[in-house]
Amino acid sequence: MSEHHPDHEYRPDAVEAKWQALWNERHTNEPDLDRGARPFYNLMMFPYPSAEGLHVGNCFAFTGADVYGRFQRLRGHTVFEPMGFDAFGIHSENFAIKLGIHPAQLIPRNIVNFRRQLTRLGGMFDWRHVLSTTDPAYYKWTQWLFLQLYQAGKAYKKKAAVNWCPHDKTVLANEQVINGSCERCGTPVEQRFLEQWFFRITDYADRLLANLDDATKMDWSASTTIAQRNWIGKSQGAEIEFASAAGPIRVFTTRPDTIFGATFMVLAPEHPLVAQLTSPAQRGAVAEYLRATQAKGIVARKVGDKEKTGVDIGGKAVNPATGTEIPVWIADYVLMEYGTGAIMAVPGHDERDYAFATKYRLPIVRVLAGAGESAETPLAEAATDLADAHLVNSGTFDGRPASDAGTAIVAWLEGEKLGRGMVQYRLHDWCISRQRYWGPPIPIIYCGSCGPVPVPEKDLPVLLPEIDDFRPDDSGISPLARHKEWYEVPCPTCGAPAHRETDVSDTFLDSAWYPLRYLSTEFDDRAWDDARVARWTPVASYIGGNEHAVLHLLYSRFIAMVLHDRGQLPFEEPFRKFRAHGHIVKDGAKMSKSKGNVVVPDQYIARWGADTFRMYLMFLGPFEEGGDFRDEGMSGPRRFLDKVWDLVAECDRRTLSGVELQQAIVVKWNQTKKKVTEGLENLSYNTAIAALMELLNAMRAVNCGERKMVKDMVIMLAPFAPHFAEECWERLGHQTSVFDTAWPEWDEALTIEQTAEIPVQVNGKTRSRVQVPRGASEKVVVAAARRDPSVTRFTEGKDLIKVVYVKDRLLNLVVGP
RNA sequence: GCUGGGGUGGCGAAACUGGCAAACGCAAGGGACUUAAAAUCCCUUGGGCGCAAGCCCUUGCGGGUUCGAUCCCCGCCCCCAGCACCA
Repeated sequence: MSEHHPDHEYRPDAVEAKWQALWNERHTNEPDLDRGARPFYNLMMFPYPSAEGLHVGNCFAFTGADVYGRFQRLRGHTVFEPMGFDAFGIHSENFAIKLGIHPAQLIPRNIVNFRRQLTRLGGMFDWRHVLSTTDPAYYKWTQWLFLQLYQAGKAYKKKAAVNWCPHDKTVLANEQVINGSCERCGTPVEQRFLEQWFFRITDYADRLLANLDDATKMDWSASTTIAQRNWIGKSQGAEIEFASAAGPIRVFTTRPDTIFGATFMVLAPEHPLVAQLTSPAQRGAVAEYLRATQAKGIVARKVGDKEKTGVDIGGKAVNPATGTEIPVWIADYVLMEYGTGAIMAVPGHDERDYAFATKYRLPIVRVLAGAGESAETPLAEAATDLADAHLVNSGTFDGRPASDAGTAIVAWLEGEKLGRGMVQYRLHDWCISRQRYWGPPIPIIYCGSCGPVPVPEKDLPVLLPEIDDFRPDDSGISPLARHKEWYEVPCPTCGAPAHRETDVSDTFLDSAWYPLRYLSTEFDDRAWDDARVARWTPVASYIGGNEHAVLHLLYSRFIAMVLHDRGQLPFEEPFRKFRAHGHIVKDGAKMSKSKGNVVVPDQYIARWGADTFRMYLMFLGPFEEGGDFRDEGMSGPRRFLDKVWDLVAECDRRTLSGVELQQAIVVKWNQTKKKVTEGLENLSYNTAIAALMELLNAMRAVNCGERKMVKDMVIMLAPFAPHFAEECWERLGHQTSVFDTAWPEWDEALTIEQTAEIPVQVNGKTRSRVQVPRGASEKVVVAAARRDPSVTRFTEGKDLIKVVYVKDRLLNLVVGP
């Protein structure tokens, strides 16, 4: 069909090099942030620049986001698509330790490599606004941000448990603890208590929750909002006082209706009243249990086997409902950080309490009875899911439905001053302290007389000193403490000898505000520029992995809220639209270094070209679900591009004559424009590409090379294959970038076929199809069906019971036997 | 255990949230072109029965609702991801 002249062949390497150079030269990807019309902030989660470089999973995510940005640009927006590097953190630090290279040397090297790969991939990145969180010009403002929270009263210090590896003698992040042991050496982890900085994110729990349902502020993937809702974990319940020799013990419960069944009480081992309530006889056993708990470590305690352990501390408490004395125990399944750190145990109706009561032979009382049960029906297990339950063994509340007994009991307890309704959240305050080296030092100075003093703004950044021995050691404090000349400073307030905070902040603080900095990288006198922020935020589209559904996305929202309340930001929700992308799997498993199935993009780009690689990634499965990466898949999209290349070469040489032919393809053409546009809007990239392939096939089938259609094809291909489209656009005789042209419009009336092919079913089974004019009446279609022998064969001599006709869709004749 | 997402040809997948199951692509087979191979082009390709027109079966399994179910309901099984004693 097409004659192949060597100089007319599609050569991706040449085309891509040419256009990358031209984009650079013409500043194609650098929007005017102060004047551009219809601003559209197209954001993707910035990568951690690992030594291995980009892998195809990153390419998939970035390409999908880039396709969306390019599409928005073609629809007339000024699109800002920045890229940066999330380069601080334990990840980088551990890798640097492993290689024996200082992270300050390693990271810039990795960034150079990442930037090369990202450019090669053909992203529409505005590199004028690149940032790295490790750059003092960036973390100066991360430290400033900490001070904003400090001034707002949202930062505080308290003692908290950390994971401690006694072998490596270092603090571990929760994710470095695998099944209760250190991920590196396998030694069981212990818990230690250190003073740490926290942010009061729990103050915002209700707003963080409420905005999730506010469609005017947030249009997010449902999976992400659900994950956030669960993470915040709001529980409605009651706080109830149980009297004891050491004063009232408060418990939190979501099931006040079961209070008459509370036969014992359990305190967290760390509960402040434990010592007072311990009877002399039990002191030894209690001390032993507390030792064992501490040795377990915080993660081990939560993750380890679920076998419940505990000790009777000998003290007594009074159940306020029954007035009876009940024993008080401690057990590590009760957590100090949730509720009040104490529970009323209702073994009859709670699985954990039941297991505990059975093991330690504590009394079990039934206080709820389901249908057909009475107060005496024996319990073989905890009855937690009774349908239509009513109260039994519950004094004056007997017989009340469990569904409303809770409120009644809380009201009664409130009247007696023994309790009140209460809301609890699973969400904890955000611990931002890291006893590590590779992060922004927390800008606080401790003075013997002034206490903690924030570093004055003029002294920011507190530079992270370049030290060789950056490894954590057995002191349990950051390596920074070992550097006298850095550590010892005069107090900014009184000038007396003082010392710096030695913890660095969590990487999630770096990433909680980076979208603001992208807009403002050229200003070194402010964290962000208000005019720019007003113009470009909230972010129009944010695309990233759902592994950040809770931490990063929740912290970013929290930071925005605090700043909004201080009048420093015009919005409280930073991301107008968020979509979670899927993940690339290889041979049925998620790509990971440990499985050894990580694929790097370079070889594929070298062999097929970036455009084919991009097309393949977008075609292999739905963007929001991901898919399986297979080398063989690459040839399909490449063949498609080759054919489009030829079509462009032969444009105008193949013109259609014949009205019918023209009409047949015109409908397809309009349908394709509609499908591709909607596909891009919904991130259904795989079906959008399929639609383009269909149009190409249809055009080739009738030997059509209409210029208008070829033009549209090239424009619609541009988001996926940008260099290729630019080259084709130029070959079609245009002097400007294809991205400065307008997205094709379609005529809705022309997306509809003139005739409809109606499947004719008999009793639900398709027996034939009839051609009728579009919009034909039931009468016409039935008549046509009646003339069709392959239909009449099944209807002959039978009673027609019912006719189901869906216009232009289907006819179903229901006949008797 | 809980939450979310899945299970459709040899493979990746599609299907207007009830209306022709398998679009598009890969792989495979056959043919054309070629000295040959590659590339390209044309045809076939869910399974079964049949010379054939055609018929029967088929969306993880078992039930249900419906004229009609990949889609809705009930009960299971399996895979992936996240959370994990939250009272």
